[in-house]
This record gives sequence, C-alpha cells and structure tokens, in this order.
Amino acid sequence: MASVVIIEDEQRIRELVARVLADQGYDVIAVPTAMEGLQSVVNGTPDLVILDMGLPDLDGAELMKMIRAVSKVPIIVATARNDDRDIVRTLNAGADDYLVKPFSVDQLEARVRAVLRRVGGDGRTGPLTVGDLRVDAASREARLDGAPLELSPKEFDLLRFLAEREGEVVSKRELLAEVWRQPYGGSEKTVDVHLSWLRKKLGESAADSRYLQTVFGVGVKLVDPT
Amino acid sequence: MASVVIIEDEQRIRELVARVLADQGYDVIAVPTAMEGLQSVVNGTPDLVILDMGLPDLDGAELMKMIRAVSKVPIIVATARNDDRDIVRTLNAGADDYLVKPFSVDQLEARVRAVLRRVGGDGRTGPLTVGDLRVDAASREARLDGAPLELSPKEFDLLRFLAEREGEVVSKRELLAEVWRQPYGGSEKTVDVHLSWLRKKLGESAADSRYLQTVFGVGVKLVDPT
DNA sequence: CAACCACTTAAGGATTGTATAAGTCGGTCT
DNA sequence: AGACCGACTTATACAATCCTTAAGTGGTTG
Repeated sequence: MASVVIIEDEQRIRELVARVLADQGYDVIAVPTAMEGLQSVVNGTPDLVILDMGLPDLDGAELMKMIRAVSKVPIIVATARNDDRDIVRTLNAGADDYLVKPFSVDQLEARVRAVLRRVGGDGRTGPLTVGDLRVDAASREARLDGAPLELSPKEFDLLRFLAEREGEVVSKRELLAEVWRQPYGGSEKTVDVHLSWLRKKLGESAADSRYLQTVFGVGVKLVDPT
Repeated sequence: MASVVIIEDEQRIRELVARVLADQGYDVIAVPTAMEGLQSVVNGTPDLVILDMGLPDLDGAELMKMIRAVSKVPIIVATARNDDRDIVRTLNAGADDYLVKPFSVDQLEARVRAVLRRVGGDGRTGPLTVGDLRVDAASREARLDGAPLELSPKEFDLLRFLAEREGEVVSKRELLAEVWRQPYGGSEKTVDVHLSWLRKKLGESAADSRYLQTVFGVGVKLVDPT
C-alpha cells in the first residue's frame, strides 16, 4: 500500500485530498505546516508527497529543496494560480508533476496514479492471501482454494478490508465507517447481512467457521485456519 | 499511433499543422497558449511536441525548460527568424529539431517522421496479446484468432488501453479520462455504447463474455480466457 | 431464564449495465 | 453544392444486480 504525505495549509482542501486518496486505498498523512511535512517525510518515508506551494510558514520552493536534500520521493506540487515563473521554478527545483488549483478530483487521482506508476509500482497492487484465500484488488477477484468466488461489490470490499487486517478484530461500526463510508448513521444490520452472505460464499456458517470468526460483543476477524 | 501536441498561437498555422498531422494518422492536440500546451503535455504524455517559439504569453525557451522538467518528450521548435544563434540556442536548450517559418508541409512531415523514428519508432510498444487477441499499436490493427477486426478509432483505443491493463479492472470514469481525454464532464453512457460495440465485434455479449468482463459497480476488465 | 446480540432468509426499491435507436457532426463522393 | 456515409454521442427502454429494511430464529451472557 502506497503512502502519501499531503502538506497543505487550507483545511478544506487538505481534508478533501486526504479523503479522496484514502478512498483510493492509499495510506495518507495530511499536515498543515512545512515543518510537520518535513518531519513526516523524514519519519514516514512516503511513496509520494503532495505539496502546496502557498504555505504560510515557509516558501514552497525552499521546502522542496529541503525535502530533496533528504529524499528522492516524488513530489506533486499544487499551486494556487498559474504563475508561470512559480511553476518554472518549482519544476526546475525537482517536482515531478503539478496541479493548478482549483483542480478536480479526477485530475488529482490521475496525477497520483501516473506519478506512482512512473516511479515504479502503484503500490496498492499485490494480491493478499489468507490461508487458501486469495484477494486481488487489481482484478477484483477472490479465490478460495483456487476456485473463484462470485462476490458483489460490497462483499468484495468487505472481504478485502478484513484480509488487509488479517487476524485483527474489527467492529461493525468500523466496517460501516471504512467499507460503507458512513461514519455516523447507517444500520449495523446491513453489515450483519453482508457478513452472512460472505460466510455462505466461503462455504461456512457462523457456527462452523474457518475464516470468518465472530468475537461476541466486539466484532469479526478474518483468520488463517492453517 | 503516436500523439503530437502542437503549441502555436497563430490560428492559421495551428490548424494547418494539426490537419496535416491528423491526416497522417497522428493523434493531435493543438493549443494556442503556453499554459494549455504545458497542460496537454502533462496530461497527454504525447510522443512529440511541436512548439512555436514566438508565443505571446511566455517566452519559448522558458516553456521548453518547463516541458523538459516534466517530460523527456522530443520537441520540434518552429522559429520565425532564420537566425543561427537563435537556432543554436534552442537546440542547446533541449530541442530535438527545428523548423524555420514559413515551412512547407513536406518539411513538416519529414521532420516529424525523422524525430519519431530517431527516438525509437512510432509504435514503441510491441503488439500486445491477450489470449488469442492481438492488438498492434504500431499498425493499429487488432486480430482475434488471426482474423482482423474492423474497429473504429475509439474502439481501437479502448481495446488497446484495456489490453495494456490486462486483468485489471478499469472504471468507466477512468476510461473517459484516459481514452477520451476528458477528465471532467462527459457521459459514461458513451463508454457503455463503445464497450457494447466492442463486445459485438469480439463476438461476445455481456452475458456470455470471454474477454471483456464487466465488474458490476466498478468497471470492466479485459481477461485472458485460457 | 431473561435480555441481548448475532445469524439467516426473504422481498422491495434503488442502482447499475445492456442494447437499440435516433440525432450530430465532419468528411467524402458524385 | 447536395446527398451520403461513418463515427461518435445522446436518449430511451429494458434487464440484471445489488443494497437495505424487516422479521423471525438461534445463540450467549450474566
């Protein structure tokens, strides 16, 4: 899973970008200041940095130089308007791509994908395996003992999420928040239903379960039965 | 087929060049300003840029630097004056070839061909194969079980894009962005229609599909049926 | 054993995908 | 120039699939 550091002072934009990329499955760290950004880069060794050039506490070009001094991580700069000199300067300083605000979500996603692919490996690929269960996000295919499972979109997302957290107990509320994208409302009943369907397709029942185990009063976990 | 970005402010010349190259089978994007040009280069990752040095909104040399910062795409500069120093300077700055205005259509075609050949062939990627399906970008020919398919331009581009990502699910929005080159608006219905046509020409239907499989709620993928 | 939580099944409405037809546009042929 | 043609887009009707709500059953805890 690729990780991305976002350095952007405007809260609205920062949260929007973070949300969008998190939805795409990236590990996101979003900070509002240059110093925190630099720290995140040094500590986290991210796969990509998205940098707003209009930070209040430090000139964007300066920050880029500092990041470049410690890391070869690709950088996408976000610049407020197309100020030509600004763009020239930043691209020369070592940015890998740029976004002119206001930019669309699609633009953002496309650039991020493009840069990560260019640099080598989209990161979020690589099939997960739990026992004899295989979950491949790229082809959106799940197999049990080599036989393909026919899963609905939600079922697949659910299985994938649990597979990413193999062995870890996850509450239904968290599943609602992460898989259903509803942090607040929403009925946990829905999760129950989908879990039930998943179990059925995995050839299990709640009583006799190999992979999908419920932890009473807490949640569920996907375990390796071997 | 190779794609070319033309950056030229004079409408007459811009349209002429675009027309000529489009007739040659190139994918052409023609824009009048430096900024749009830069955007096209970044978005489209073209195989060649033809750049007028006398743009009103930005000095040509500056723009070249900017393009060089984001891409190694070959650049042919078109310059009005026949000044030796000028030409030397631009070539040193990273241009691959130059045209002195006014230039003939033959000149133009010859230079474009020469540069593309020098850089490594128009269709740099060899033919793709997915099962018994063959997609050759260079000749722009697709074959199924050896029999040639009669595809429209968009159909071919679509098939090619999917073949490049064999096995990977691609959303319609992404197809709109990548194949149709319009990241924002645009109706996904259009993609549906083209997919339907592609299926028909592949001898499939959505219900019974060997190659082109739809993943409900997510997108489509081209798979190897063997 | 009572209260609570979890599981399963069923059914409707909502969403998404397919296919066909009709409308646009640009280019070509006579 | 006018009619035609192919490619693309938009519109529409229809079909498949999915998600949620609801209701009843079964299991666990204190």
